[in-house]
Amino acid sequence: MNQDSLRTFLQSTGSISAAQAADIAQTFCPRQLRRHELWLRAGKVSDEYLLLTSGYVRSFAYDTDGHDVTTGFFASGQVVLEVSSFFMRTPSQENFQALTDCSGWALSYAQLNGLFHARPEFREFGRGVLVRGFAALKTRMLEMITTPAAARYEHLLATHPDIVQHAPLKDVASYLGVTDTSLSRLRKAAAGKK
Amino acid sequence: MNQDSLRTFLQSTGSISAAQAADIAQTFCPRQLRRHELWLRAGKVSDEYLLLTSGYVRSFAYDTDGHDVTTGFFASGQVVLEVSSFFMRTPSQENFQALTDCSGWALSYAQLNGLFHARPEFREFGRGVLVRGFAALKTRMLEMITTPAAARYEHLLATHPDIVQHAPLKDVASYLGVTDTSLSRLRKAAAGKK
DNA sequence: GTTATTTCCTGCCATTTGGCAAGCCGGGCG
DNA sequence: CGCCCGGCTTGCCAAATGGCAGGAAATAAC
Repeated sequence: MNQDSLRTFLQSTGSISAAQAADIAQTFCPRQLRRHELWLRAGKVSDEYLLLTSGYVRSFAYDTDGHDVTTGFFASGQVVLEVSSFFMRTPSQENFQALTDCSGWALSYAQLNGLFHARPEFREFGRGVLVRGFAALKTRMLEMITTPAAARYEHLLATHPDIVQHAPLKDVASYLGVTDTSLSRLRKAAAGKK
Repeated sequence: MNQDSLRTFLQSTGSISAAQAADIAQTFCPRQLRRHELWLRAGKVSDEYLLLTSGYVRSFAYDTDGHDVTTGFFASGQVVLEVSSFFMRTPSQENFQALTDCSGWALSYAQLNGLFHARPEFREFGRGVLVRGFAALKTRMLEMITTPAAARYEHLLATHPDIVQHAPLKDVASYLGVTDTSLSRLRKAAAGKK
């Protein structure tokens, strides 16, 4: 398994040089997931920091009525991580599942802290991942409140068409905060006006 | 102005000793806000990391129709911060405004980085702030999707009664993702069933 | 003290969304 | 080939929510 994509990933933010990236990459372990495989089960403490290089993952939880609710999608080039469980060492409230066959590079909590301690550049990288994730979540939150469901769907389709393509409709629906029934109607309306 | 509350704050997570807290506290500057005063205006880059020791602050943005939407509330004991703008040095999309007279302790971006560099324990503290903020946002996000508006209001009332008390109804309403009209009805229904 | 202004409640009606159930369609399998 | 099953769509109706407007009450301004 070749580390090119991992190294590219590490250098993507600009805070890590090629030489450093090659070095840091040694600590990561290759990781494969098969379609439908559970990567993290709710109730467990997450101990894997995963850089996804191919495939799609979704995170989900159950609402008070027991309905499966998608909380996030992850595509290649992203870090798959339940921040709260991983960093606070608390049981995860969410499940993570592979939507397609996946591959990536993994790090344990101990390994990550080791790198953080030994390599200030990697610490910068880690902070960037956290901050960007935070920013993305805030943007999505704001969207949830300010824009109607139809616009949220249009936006998702425009920015992440691959996700809509690889995830079942019901998952996209619950991610958008509507039922699959409503999303189906929204799609119909969108197609009609086009 | 006395630094007791600041020191207590720094020690609250357990990663900073009393002596270190006293030392670190020297870098902070006292900061006052008057009711209705704007702390950060949308479009500006945030350069202030603010530990709030008294008072209430709210953050808000405008939706596509120009409506004022509350994105968050901050009470004493919390860090008032627009993560994305502060750490990524980008213009803020949100405004921050004091709901009441406030006081706290502030740090510039440069000062914060100085402390991060010089003091590993403070770095831990900072990561904790970020991670807890992230976790809180995720919880809120999940709530937005999984629980009805009435339950969200009940929950806010149960966990942060002080916020409901100090913020005008319309701000609470937009924070919950409903209109002030709807919130007014929800309150009536809640009162009736009690 | 009086006048403006803001905040909040309420009624009426339009729109959106959900729940349910039936139907359609395409893939896997005997 | 024919069957079954899961994913998606659609129609019908009920419930939740929004928009608007009027009015009461509290607050601020003069």
